[in-house]
Amino acid sequence: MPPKPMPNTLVIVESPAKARTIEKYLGKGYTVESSIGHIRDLPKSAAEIPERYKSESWARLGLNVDDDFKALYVVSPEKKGHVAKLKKLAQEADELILATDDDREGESIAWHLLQELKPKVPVRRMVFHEITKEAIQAAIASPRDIDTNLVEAQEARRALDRLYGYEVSPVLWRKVAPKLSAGRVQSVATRLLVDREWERMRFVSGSWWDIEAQILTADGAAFPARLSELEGKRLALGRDFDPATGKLKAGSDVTMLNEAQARELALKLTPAALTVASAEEKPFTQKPYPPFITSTLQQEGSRKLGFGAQRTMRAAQKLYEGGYITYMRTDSPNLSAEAMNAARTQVKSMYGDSYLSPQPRIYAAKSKNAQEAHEAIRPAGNSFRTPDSLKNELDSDGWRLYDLIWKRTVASQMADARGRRMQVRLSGKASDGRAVLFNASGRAIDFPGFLRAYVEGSDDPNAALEDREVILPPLTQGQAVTGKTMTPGGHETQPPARYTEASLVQSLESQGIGRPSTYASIIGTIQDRGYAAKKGSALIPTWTAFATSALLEHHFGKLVDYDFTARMEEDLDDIAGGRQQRVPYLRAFYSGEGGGMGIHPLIEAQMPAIDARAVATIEVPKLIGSGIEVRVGRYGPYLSMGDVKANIPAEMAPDELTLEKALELMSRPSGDHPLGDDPETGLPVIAKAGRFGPYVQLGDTNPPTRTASLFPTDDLNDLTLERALKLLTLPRLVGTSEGEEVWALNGKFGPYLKRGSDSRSITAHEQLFTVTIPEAEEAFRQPRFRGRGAAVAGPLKVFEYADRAAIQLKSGRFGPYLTDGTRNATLRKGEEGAELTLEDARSILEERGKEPQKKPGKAKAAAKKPATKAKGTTSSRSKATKKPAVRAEAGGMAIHAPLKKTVKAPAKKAAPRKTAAKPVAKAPAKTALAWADLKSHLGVLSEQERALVVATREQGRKVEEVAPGLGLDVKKAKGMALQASKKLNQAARAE
DNA sequence: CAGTGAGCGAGCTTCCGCTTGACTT
Repeated sequence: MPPKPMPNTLVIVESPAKARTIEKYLGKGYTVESSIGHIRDLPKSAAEIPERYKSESWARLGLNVDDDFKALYVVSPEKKGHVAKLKKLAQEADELILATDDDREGESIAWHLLQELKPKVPVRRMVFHEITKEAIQAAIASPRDIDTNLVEAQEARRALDRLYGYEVSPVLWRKVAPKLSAGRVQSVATRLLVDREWERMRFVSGSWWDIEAQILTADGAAFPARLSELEGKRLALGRDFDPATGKLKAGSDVTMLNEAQARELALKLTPAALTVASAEEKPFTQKPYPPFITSTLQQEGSRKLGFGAQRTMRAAQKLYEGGYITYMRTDSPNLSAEAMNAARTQVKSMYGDSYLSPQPRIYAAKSKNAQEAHEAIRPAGNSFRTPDSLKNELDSDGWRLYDLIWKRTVASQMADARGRRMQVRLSGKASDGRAVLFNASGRAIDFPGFLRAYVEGSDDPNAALEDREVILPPLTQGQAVTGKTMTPGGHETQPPARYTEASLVQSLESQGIGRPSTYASIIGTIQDRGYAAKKGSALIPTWTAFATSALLEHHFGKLVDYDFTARMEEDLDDIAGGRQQRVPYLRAFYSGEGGGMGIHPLIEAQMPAIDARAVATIEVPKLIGSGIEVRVGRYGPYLSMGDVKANIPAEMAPDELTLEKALELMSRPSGDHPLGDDPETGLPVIAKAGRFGPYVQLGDTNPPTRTASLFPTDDLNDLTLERALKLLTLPRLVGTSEGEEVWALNGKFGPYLKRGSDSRSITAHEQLFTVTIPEAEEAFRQPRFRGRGAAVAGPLKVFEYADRAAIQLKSGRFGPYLTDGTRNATLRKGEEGAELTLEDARSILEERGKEPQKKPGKAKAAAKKPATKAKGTTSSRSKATKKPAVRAEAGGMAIHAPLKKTVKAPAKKAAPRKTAAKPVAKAPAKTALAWADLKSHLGVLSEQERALVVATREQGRKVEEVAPGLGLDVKKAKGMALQASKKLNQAARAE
C-alpha cells in the first residue's frame, strides 16, 4: 500500500524573509510563501484601468463613487506572476493559512488573498507576534476568521486617500503647475516645512550682551559663571525676545545690556570679590530610552550616523534579510520575552549586575495610532550577537546600524543613570556700586547606568553642549570667591531650526501621520514633486510648496489640518470596531452627506474661486511695501516689480530672500545669468528666461549679436559657458545640396533642417550639431510631415465595411491611430498597425474611439473645409474687436491646414476662423462667448499682459497706441499680446 | 522676457500602505 501523501498546508505571510524563518520552524507538511505586501490595489494610472471600465465616469478614481465606493481592484502587472504562483500553490495545498500581519493592512492583505486565490480548501487566519517556535505553534493552534470590520476600515482608509489625492491633485494642475500632487500625508508634511520657513522668514533676530566670568576659589579651583542679574533685575535671555520684532517682549521686566554697557560693566567688575549666595545640589535620575521603532531608528541613524532615512532603511532591510535584526518597519517598542531575556543576560555579563535594571522594563507605543503588529527593532534571536563578533561579517553601514540597534536594545534594560545637578548663585558689587549676581550650573554623573551603553543624539548642537557634564567644585553658602576674568559676549536670538528628515519624521509620527513603511518615502515624494530640496541635512521648502500650501490652506483648510489624520484614525477605529460604517463615512467625506466635509462639492465650488495668479504670488514679509513680489511661474520662481522681473536662484532658500537680496537680483533684470565671455569675440554670454523660454544671448547690445534657445534637456540654472557657446553655434551651415545651403536650426517647433524654402523637422535636438549632408538629403527625400505627406495621397490603410463608415489608419503626432472621420482611437503598445484586421480596427474604434473634444474658442468645425463666408464673418468681427495681432493669433491657432500647404495664408486671411465652417450662424455667438470666457481667465496673465489685452479687447484700442503707456515698444507689445492671447485661450480650454 | 518654419485624434499627470527583486551603471 503506498504511503498516504503527507498533508500540505500553505502558509502565506507578508515578507519573504519571514517566510524563510517560519518555514524552518514549521518543518515538513508546510509550505511557507509570502504575498510580498499587498497583492492588489486600485489602478494607479490610466494604463491599469481595465478596458471595460474606462468609459465610466469614475474610472479615473478607481472606485465607483456612485455605487457605495465600490473599489476596482487590480493586480498590478509586476505582481501578476507572483499571484499566479500563489494561486497554483493554493490549488495544490490541502489547507491555506493566511498569516499576514496583525494590523489593518495585514488583515486586508489576507482578505485580498482570499478574493484573488479563491482557494477550494479550508482557510484559516492566524497571526504571529513573535517568530519563535513556541509562538508559531501556539498561533497555529488558535486560528480565527478574517475580521471583516478591520478590512472595511482598511478599505475606508484606502478610498479616502485615493479620493483626497486624485481629486485635489487636479486642482493643483489647473491652478499651480502640472504633475503636482496633494495627499493626506504629503500635504501636511509640506505644510510643516512651509510653516516653519514662514516662521524663519518672519523672524527678526534680537541681540543682547552679557558677561561670562571665570571664577576662582581660594583653593585654586576654577569654573565658569554667567551674569544673570543686575541691580536685582534679571538680565534678558533669548526667551525674553519677541521673534516677530527682535525686541524684548512687551511687559518683560528684565534688564538688557548693549555692547558698550556690557564692556563698561566688565571693566568695573575686574577683579570682583564675590560671595556664594546659594549653592544647591539636587540628585536626578535618568531612564534609558525605549528600544527602536522605525521612526526613532531613522532619527538616530540621522543624528549619530548621518544617514538619510532611505539609507538607514536600506541597511536595516539587509540586516533583517540576513537574520541579524527583527523586522524594521514597526511602531511598537515592545520586546518579546526572548528579547528581554537576551538583553538582560547580556547586560549582566558585559556590565555586571549593578548595571541591570532591577525590574524588566516594559515599553508601550506612544503614538495613538500605533498598530503594533511587530515588536521593536532589535538584534534577532534569543541571544544577541555582539557588534564586535560581526565586524567581519557586515558591511560598514550594516555594522554601524547594528551596533546602534544593539546598544539601544541592551541599554533599554539597564539601570537608571544617577547624578547631581548643581546650581550656584554668586553675589557681588561692581566698582560703581551696582549689585550683580552670577549663575553657575553643573551636572555630575555619579553612576552612568545605561549611559555606559547608549546616549541619545540631539538635533540641536547647542542643546547637546549645554547638556555636557560640567563639574562645579564644592561650594558653601557665604564662601568668598574671586571673579578672575570678565568677558563680555554678544548673543543673538536664532530662528527656529529647519526640519531635517529625522525631525520631520518625528513630527509626523507624533501626530500619527504616515506609517513606518512610508516615512522614508514621504521625504522622497515631497522632493520628487519639487516641494522641498535638501541642503545638508535641512529640508528646505520651495516656492512651489508655498504656493501649493497656501492654496490648500485657504481653500481646503480642513484637508491640511494637522489633526485631520488623527480624526480619520478615530473614525477608522470606529469602523474596525463596528461602531461606524464605511460607506456613510466615505459619503460624508466625499459628497458631504450628513454634514461631512464633502470634498467633491467643495472642489466644484472652490475651483472658480481660486485665483491662480494670487496663488502664485507669495507675500514675503520682508518685501512688503517694496513693491517687489515673489511669483511662481512656468520657469520657476521670480521676482516681479511691474515690468522688471528677475529669477530667484534655485539654491536660495526662501528665508534668505531679504529686501537687500531682492534689490540685488532686480538690478540684474530678467534674471540674467552671466556665464562669462566668448573667447573668440570677447562678448559676454548671458543666459536668460524669455517669453519663449530660456535662451542664451551673445553680447549685451540691443538687439544682441546672437541668441539661441536652450534645448529641453538644458537647465537654465546650471548652464555652463561651454554649453552656451555650443548652443550659440546654431544655426549651423551643414553644407550645400542641390545648389542650396542646408542649415540646421532650432525653431519654435523644435529642431529642423532648412534647404531653400523647404524644411524638415528632425527628431533630436542634439542632431543639430552632428547632422551631415547625406543625412539631410535623406530627410528631404521623406515626406514633409511624418505620415502626413502620405496622408495627402491617402491614409496608411483603409478598412472598408458594408455596415459602417470606412476606418482609416493614420500616423499622427502621438503615433498610429484609427479614425472614421468622427471618432479616433490611438493604437496601444502591441497593436501593430500593419497587422490589424478589419475586425480589430472595428472593435478598437468602437470600444475606445473618442470624438475630438469640442472646446470653447476652438471649434471642432474647424477640421472641415472653410466655408466661403468665413472671411466675411471674420473681417466684420475684426472690425468689432479691432485687435489685429491678437485676433490673428487666435485665428491661426484654430485653423487647420488649408489644402494648399505651400501657400501661407497672410495673417489677415488666417484670421478667418474656420469656426465659421459648420453652422455659420454659430460662429459669431461662439466668438462673442469666447471673449467672455477668456475674460474670466485674466488672472493667468501678468499685469502688463492684462493691461494690454483689456485695452485692446475691451477698449478697442490699438497695440501701437497702448504700448508707450505701458513702457513697451510696439514690437514687444505685439509679441506680448500674442502670448497673452495664447495663454488666455489655453486657460479657457483647460476649463 | 528674443524670433527662424509646419500644422494636428491629445491624454496623462496624482494618493497611501504593504512588500521585494529585476533591471542597469
